[in-house]
Amino acid sequence: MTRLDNYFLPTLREDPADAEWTSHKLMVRAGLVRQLGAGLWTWLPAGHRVVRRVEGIIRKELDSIGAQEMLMPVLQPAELWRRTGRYDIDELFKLRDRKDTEYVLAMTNEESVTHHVAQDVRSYRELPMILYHVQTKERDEPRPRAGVLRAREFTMKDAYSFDRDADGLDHSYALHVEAYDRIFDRCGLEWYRVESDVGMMGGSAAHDYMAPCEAGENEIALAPGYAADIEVAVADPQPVELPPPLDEPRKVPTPGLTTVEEVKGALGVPAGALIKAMPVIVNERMVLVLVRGDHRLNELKLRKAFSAGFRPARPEEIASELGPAGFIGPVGAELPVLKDAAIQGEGYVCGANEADAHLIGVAPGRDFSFEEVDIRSVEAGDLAPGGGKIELERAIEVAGIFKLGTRYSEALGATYLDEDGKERPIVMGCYGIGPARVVAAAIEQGADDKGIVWPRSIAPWDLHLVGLGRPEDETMVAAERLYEELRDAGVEVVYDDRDAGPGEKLTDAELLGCPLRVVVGKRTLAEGAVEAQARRSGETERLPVADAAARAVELLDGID
RNA sequence: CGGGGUGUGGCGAAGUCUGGUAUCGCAUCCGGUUUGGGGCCGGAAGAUCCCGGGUUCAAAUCCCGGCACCCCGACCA
Repeated sequence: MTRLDNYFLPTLREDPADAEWTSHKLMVRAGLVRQLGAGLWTWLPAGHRVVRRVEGIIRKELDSIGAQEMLMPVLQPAELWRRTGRYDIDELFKLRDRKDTEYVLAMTNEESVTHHVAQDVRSYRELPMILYHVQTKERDEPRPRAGVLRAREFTMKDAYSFDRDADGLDHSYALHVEAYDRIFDRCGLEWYRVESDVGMMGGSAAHDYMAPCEAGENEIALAPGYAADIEVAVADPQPVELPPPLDEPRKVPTPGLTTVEEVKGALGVPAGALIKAMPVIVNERMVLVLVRGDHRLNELKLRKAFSAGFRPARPEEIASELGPAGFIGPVGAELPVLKDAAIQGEGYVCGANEADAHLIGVAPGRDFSFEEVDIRSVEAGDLAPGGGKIELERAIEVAGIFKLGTRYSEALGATYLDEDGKERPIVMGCYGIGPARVVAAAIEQGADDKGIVWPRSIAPWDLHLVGLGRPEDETMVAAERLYEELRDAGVEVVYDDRDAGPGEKLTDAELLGCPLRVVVGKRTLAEGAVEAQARRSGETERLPVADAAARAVELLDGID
């Protein structure tokens, strides 16, 4: 229950100068957050209410699958992280105490939770178990961005499952899928559960929950019955009309034409008839990587194909091994060649490994040998597994779930004794949600030109009561009475009792975005009514003063 | 880490190129007026012009060094 007269809700008339994205601008303007430093954000009272509501939904759903809430420290002994091999991660904050003992600030909590389980869980009788906490995370991000979307300090709900075997893990994982589906439905988000990279977690499966919106950092590939992060998405490429094949490659002059666009225009062929050849350095050796001219190299897939990191070759390295950059091709190259699987058939155009020339009529296999792998990113219009057409969308990653396996339990000695008295490693899963990202995503997805439009489930208040007039006016007296009645009816209400003009109060109510606004003004009060307006639909209705509270409750029941 | 940009009362900006009294709008405080869309009149307070050094009679402005923040990329458990 809140009166705005003395509430710390500093709203701004103008966008902050350093904000680019809707959610960032609106969260600052509506007085939900303030910045303390790069990637460091303070939640002001109204914003904190929203976060707590999101966390409340998360807690309820996790508790319903039998997860147990606990709380682990942010400050942790470095030793624990050395044992799992994660001490050297760049994003990990490292520090020392006055006795010069090394510590880290937790970026997640696999180490600490597994340590406790290793200490205190002995028997198969104690499994399975799901533990979680809602705790601050610290990450030395190279580039925080977009308000709270990528911060260096943020709150995360992280859960960990402990099972006897892979089947048990599958079950725990499925429980989390169900709980997460419900959580994001209840939070009012548009969302997708997509296949994602298992990453350095080294597990066997992973999904991300993605909330589509322009501000998102991820790209997802969607088709009927298919959803995947573009980093791991697979699809059949769109066919390309290749020029007629030749008996052998023929050299053609292409003076100064180094890009796909330029070459395709000069030769009158589709971009897909070109072969892009990218020399990269893997384990000190140069490898020539080929993708179709209309495709993009997928760096994650390539890294997996190599089972190693790689870097683009420098122009001087390319020149000494092959020829001038911009005219590189696989024909005659004495290098290992890795060809993307989308390059099929013959009649391709590629660089001739000499300045100002390309080859036409190139046939892979006949003109060069290669190894074939899927190393491209899918494109809009490709055919997904199942036959649907791929669409690409940007999205905010609001949550991720991973099957971890035994990596952490083995490193930290988390084992149990089975029925036969045999010691086995506990099989783990981990499950994270970023409540701040849920808040930002809800704003990105719901906002209009007047401000925030909250899903009812996470709005800071259900109802924004505005009293128009001077403190002693009859409108304010009536508003005050209605405020009491609404409180008695159990409505979460914020009451604007400030001595301010009508424009300011009404605009602030729209900016803050509570589901229902009720205005008590002279105009309608003269007719014994107050005005209720739904924030999202804009629908307005006059409610008789006598039972305005009850009617407002009914209206709220009709709003998601 | 590479590239680009910005630092001037609480917020948003002008002034910087071409050195010469710190400027505007909003917000704040006081008095009055006004109350269904950030209204009006009068008065007031509030600035080490990001920091340090240099040039100069004189620096927000020019030079050198640093820091912070934003954006793009790299990176991202």
